[in-house]
Amino acid sequence: MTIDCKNEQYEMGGKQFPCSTSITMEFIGGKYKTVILFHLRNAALRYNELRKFMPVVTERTLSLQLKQLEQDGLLKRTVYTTKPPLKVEYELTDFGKTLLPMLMVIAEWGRDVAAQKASVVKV
Amino acid sequence: MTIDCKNEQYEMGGKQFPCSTSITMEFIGGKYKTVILFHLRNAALRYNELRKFMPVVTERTLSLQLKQLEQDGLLKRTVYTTKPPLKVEYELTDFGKTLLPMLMVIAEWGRDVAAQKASVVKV
DNA sequence: CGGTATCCTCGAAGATACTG
DNA sequence: CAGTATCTTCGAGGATACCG
Repeated sequence: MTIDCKNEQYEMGGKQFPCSTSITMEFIGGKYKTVILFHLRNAALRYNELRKFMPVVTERTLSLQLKQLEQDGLLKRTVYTTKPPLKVEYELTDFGKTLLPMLMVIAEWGRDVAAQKASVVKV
Repeated sequence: MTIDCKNEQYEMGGKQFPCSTSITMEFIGGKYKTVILFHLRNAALRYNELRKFMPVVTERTLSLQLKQLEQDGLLKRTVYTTKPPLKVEYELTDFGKTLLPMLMVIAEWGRDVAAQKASVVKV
């Protein structure tokens, strides 16, 4: 049961992490979180604009993932009108922007793999 | 239902991906996959050596994640003895090694965040 | 427009025990 | 030593409908 631990263990918010990489994954590990963050890389976007970028994701799921990203301090939600039609924009916070170099590397690796193993369906 | 798609959509293995980042996450998105890959960054390791690095993970889960990583071509499993005690080593394949630069960035971001938000439990 | 509410499915991960 | 077998739990994500 008790096993020697040869390296760091972290604790954050009551959870245990066996490696600093798992800390990172706690933030970006949601199925579509990297997609959202990546599309916000150089512009604020509205809810429906994000939807158009990821049509396979349901409204509910997108909504939940946005909420988590907001709670984690990675993005900021701003409401621009108080009466319908609402305009809500999402954008990266300064903390969220620290993810950008990593997101670029993640996107590039995926592109390379896609070039060999996947097919581009729409452009 | 049909929404215009403003960017690439990928298909791989019968699944749809809305972004190249989600292709990457398909490979490394498992809860402990990055941890395994990171610890294999410069050395082959045996099953129990990997366990010691990640004591919070159950045997079953470790076993499953290793199997998936092997199926995805990211790591290679080698059995060195045919009779007990068995010696089995896991190491990165050439394809798996293409992940290393990204893993380093992921680990570094996690370390930076941990320095601010987490506490190191054991060393 | 930008979401919630409700209900449901399904797979990831855990607990525990056992094996070649 | 390096797993597998079973059973269970838990939560992410999906489907659909509705709301301010």
